[in-house]
Amino acid sequence: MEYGERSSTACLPLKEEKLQQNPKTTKGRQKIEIKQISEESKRQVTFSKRRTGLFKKAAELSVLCGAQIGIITFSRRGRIYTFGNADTLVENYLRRTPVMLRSHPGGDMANEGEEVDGLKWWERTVESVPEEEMEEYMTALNGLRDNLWTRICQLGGDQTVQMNAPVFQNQMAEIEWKLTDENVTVRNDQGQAGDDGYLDVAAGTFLSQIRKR
Amino acid sequence: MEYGERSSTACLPLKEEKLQQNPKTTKGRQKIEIKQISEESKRQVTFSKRRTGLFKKAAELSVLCGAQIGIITFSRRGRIYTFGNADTLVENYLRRTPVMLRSHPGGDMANEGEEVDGLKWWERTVESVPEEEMEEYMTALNGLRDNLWTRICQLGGDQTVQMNAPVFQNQMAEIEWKLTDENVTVRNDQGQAGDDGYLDVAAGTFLSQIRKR
DNA sequence: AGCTATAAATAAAC
DNA sequence: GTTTATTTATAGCT
Repeated sequence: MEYGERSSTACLPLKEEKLQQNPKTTKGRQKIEIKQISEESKRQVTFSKRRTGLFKKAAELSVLCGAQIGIITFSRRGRIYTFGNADTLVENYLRRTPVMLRSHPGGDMANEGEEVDGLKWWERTVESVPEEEMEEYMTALNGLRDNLWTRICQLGGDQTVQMNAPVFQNQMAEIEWKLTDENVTVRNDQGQAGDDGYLDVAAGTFLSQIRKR
Repeated sequence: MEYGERSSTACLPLKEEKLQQNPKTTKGRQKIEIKQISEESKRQVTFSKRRTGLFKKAAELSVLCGAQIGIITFSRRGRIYTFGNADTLVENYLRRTPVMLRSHPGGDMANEGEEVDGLKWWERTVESVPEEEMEEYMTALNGLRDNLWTRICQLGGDQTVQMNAPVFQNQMAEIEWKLTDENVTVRNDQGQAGDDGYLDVAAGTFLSQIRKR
């Protein structure tokens, strides 16, 4: 407990009437069942508190064990809070997420892509890519995604707000934590449809949402 | 405390000699400073325990607040443990990670890419891509990354091992948790170089590691 | 991988 | 946002 060390109140009988009236001012932490909190305001409070706690635990784990950690949370409102090193997320994304957006139906493609062997470049199977060219292929992917990112920002006017710095910022820097000032971020997503369907924010549909703005 | 409700030991004088000999069998949880744990074995134990705790907290937060959460941890050994919904990671990756691998130096490119206006396709600025073509562009990115993923698996023989199921698997499913059986995974990375430089596993170099195998 | 005593997180109330 | 009482996480041992 870094802040406000539990002060001994034994010798400070201030607010005596309160203590007399109600010896226990609160019932203290109550045990709760782990199931969806139905009440909106209560749920928001819990989300805020526990997200803070989760990020703090992550920061501690990172510092204690020299591990890189990335966390993303989507609130039901579609707001995104992230913690940690983007590289971690990227690495995992590339290695562990084979399908990102839904595959194109195959029909209504525009006439953009130049074709090689009757296939557009993105349709070429990896077997056709020699191992020696993989790194270039990666670079290409990077460049394309980079351009996309810039374009997305242009179209969507992405609003990113820095949250309070991570709890152990100094120590995290010591273990070569990257993006120090961006370790904890929140993005306000105002393009949300009327319903609270946070699932619509998932990868498959975010582009169309941006384009609606 | 789900397991082993703190049993009242007052009326069960078993192990009496132990209690007489040492009323307190352990010193209980000790306060530790949040800094890198130098001792290897101790650090591993802490990583395991706290990672478990972190994932449990994440599962609780997810269930309580209906939030989607993704966590990735890289141990110093380069082992990756993930928790949660891959979509969450992907979405964030696309929106919030402008630079993935380092930009190519611009010199030693192979003669692969077809050029348009003197630029290879991945060098074209997004301004040249009409908004109407963005979705196709996205599809292209997807296809390329998908091919890369397949190729990476071919080259690296990716070994993925399921860890124990998430703590609140049932409830998480109720809030449309995806990839139910993959919510918690660990990937063994055996291609690690001699030193314990976990940072080498970061995005910028993972491809070369794979190619070494 | 278990156990215990203590530190830390947090549900309610303010 | 703060405080309090209680639950929960976990450091040190085995």
